[in-house]
Amino acid sequence: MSEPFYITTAISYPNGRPHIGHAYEAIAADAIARFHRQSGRDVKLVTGTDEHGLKMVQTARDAGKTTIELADEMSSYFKEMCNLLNIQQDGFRRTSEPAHHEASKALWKAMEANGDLYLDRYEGWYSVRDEAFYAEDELIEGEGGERVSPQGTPVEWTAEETWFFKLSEYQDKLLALYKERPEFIQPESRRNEVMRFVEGGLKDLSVSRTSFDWGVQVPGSPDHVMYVWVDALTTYMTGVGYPDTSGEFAKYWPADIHLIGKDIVRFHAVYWPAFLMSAGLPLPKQVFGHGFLLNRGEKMSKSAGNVVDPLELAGMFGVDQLRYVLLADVVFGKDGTYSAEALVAKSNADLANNFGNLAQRSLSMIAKNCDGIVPEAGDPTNAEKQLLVDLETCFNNVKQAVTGGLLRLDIALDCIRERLSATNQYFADQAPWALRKSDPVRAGTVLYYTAESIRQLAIMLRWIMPESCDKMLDLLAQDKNTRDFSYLDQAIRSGTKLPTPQGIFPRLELPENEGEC
RNA sequence: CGCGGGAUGGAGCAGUCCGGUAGCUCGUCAGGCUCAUAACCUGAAGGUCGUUGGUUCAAAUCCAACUCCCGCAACCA
Repeated sequence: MSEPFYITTAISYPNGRPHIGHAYEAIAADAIARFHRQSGRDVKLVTGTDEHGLKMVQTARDAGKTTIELADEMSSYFKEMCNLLNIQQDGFRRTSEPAHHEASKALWKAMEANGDLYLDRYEGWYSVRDEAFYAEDELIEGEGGERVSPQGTPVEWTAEETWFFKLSEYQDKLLALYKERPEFIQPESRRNEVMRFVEGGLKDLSVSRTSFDWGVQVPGSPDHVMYVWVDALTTYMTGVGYPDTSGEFAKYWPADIHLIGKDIVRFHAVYWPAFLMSAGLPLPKQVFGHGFLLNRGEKMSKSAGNVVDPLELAGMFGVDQLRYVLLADVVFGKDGTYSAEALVAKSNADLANNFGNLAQRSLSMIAKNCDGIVPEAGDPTNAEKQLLVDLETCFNNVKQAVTGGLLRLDIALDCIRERLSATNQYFADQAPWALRKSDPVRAGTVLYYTAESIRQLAIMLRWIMPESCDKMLDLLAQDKNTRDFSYLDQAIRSGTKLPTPQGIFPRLELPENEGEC
């Protein structure tokens, strides 16, 4: 049985349609998952929607819908996004499902059994709209001189009965965890932030609410629902069958990677491991907080009106193009910028000109001059030997970049792009169109090695651009089940009959009315 | 003294942890090729690596101070 690999995306809060940030995370997670599948591992990718909490209730009310109607609708958009972006998920979990409620209750009971939950009163300035308590010194003076929250929303002194989790008791254990397992939180900058936060002291965490009932009911306290993060995080285990700890859970848990945005690192790197320690469950191997995508350097927001619909971009420029550019053009882990212009420029340069054109120019020579049959590989010169050695080195670098703990997908893609360039260079240096007349055998050799390089590069890029690379491999008449990394060294066969070559990466153009925003 | 990120040729970015000839993509200019998706190949121009000071034989990289920009409040990965 092959080695399991379990990766999750964050569970999206669906009180709006998915935006480019959701798409970015899903694409990255999917690419990583596909990389491991191509490496022969038994991969599971879980994503989903986190549907509880007061905001969902309010949004639904404002829209004149029931909460579950809104959740159904919004959740479907996220699911649709996954389908359209070719996210090969093995579980789309919704926190409103009964199975998830069971999982959350099981985790709760385990924490309770460990003595980490207690009922107390919580008093403070509470903003209903923010769903949060504020300290005295956080409040500011409103227009009429009254106290308001830092966001300007009204607050009132509230005393609420609430369950607490003894987070304060986990400070030392968490710090020990970060120290012993530096890879637990990555990248480095996020790790430093979390460590500093925890070193500053941890207060017990309020983990239930009585002000609304849209959530998972607290076992034994019917008028309490769980704090959304308690149940949201549990989704990662719901996805592999918890509370049943045999079967899938035994196989896939603990998760290899929780891929999340940098804004929710605290919940994943502090609360989540504390909950799991309390429940006596194994901790995930890594929490990776990626950066944000900025729209032309500006943070995007619904209020600023610069939110981009990922599906619109994908529709305009192509799913694989979008996947490639987002992962190639942003240093993984850091914030990055994107724009339609950058997408078009990068896609044209790397995909249409470099990769697509390489295939087109070489395969069309095979079609025209060799009756579409892969020619004999004559004796390789140093140029061909170097080509193969460099491809091997390239794949090793790709593997290192993706699996080395830092998830530097951008570096991986840079290595591959360099090889594409080098292959174009090789092709131009050898000039098979000239050899065709002077030394046809040698011309065949050049075409053979070019085709072989394209084959390997298509395999190396398939986890990023599954559809396009499969088309490319179809053009090389490669069997569907010979497209994993283990086939990199199974060279293409001379004598293979190839179909008529077709362009795979068209040159993109910016729509004309795209100028102003 | 709230926390954090950033400042590198025209644009966008690597490189900074582990000091040692400043790198990539795009753009520009000049050539080449004609197999190819007006693509591909070669060469060139263009940078006091935010400022000042320090450590060092040597600093984009380490240390100190400073300036400017952006997040940390909201919908939100």
